[in-house]
Amino acid sequence: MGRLEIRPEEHAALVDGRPLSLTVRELQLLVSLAAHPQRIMTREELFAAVWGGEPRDDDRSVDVYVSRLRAKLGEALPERRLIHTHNGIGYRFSPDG
Amino acid sequence: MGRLEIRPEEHAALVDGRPLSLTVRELQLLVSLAAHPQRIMTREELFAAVWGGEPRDDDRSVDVYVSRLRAKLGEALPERRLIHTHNGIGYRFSPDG
DNA sequence: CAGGTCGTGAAAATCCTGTGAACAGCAGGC
DNA sequence: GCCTGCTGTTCACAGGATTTTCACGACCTG
Repeated sequence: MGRLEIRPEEHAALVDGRPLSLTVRELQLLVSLAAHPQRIMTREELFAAVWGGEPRDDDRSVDVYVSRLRAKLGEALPERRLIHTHNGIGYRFSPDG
Repeated sequence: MGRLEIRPEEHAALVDGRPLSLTVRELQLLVSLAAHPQRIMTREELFAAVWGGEPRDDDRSVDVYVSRLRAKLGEALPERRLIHTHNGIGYRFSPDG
């Protein structure tokens, strides 16, 4: 999928062949998002996939990690916006900006 | 691969032709790491390769030996950092610093 | 504009690593 | 046998990195 490669088995995500230095949670989140391109994923789905179980009502973990992921992706791929917010619902991963 | 040569059959590792004095375990670990350059290897993989079987949950053998290996490599090759830590996962061997 | 939702820096809590040191086992030399 | 030096194993602590939580301001929607 273009310049971003994700290899969950190797615990790695590459941009143009160079590895992003993601933490475990960041990578899990990226994997979960990228597993369903163009599909809007709710916070509950993402939380279940990365953290397991259900989030507290006021849990913001997903948001915080989306923010961190965007920061690191934005550094490596400034021209694209891969993760889109869907207000009131969740997030969507779009391989092509 | 540059100035470091590893000869598993001869139980030896050389830097600029001069042998490092590694113990058996240290050499095994170096061989295991260097067998997969740039690939992140989990503690489980490394433990299985060097010690065999699975590590106890709180086993730190791999860490201790990585530390010793780094010390000896660092003495012989001060300018490079060959073994990189990947927090929460394991270690990665990178021939070029 | 009001009310809910999001983005994000930063503090707090937790988890993970680096490494010195203590200890046991082993081989060789005397 | 006894001592010595070396290796491997384990523990403990300090420091570092990550994760979690909080707070405040911006943003969006009706």
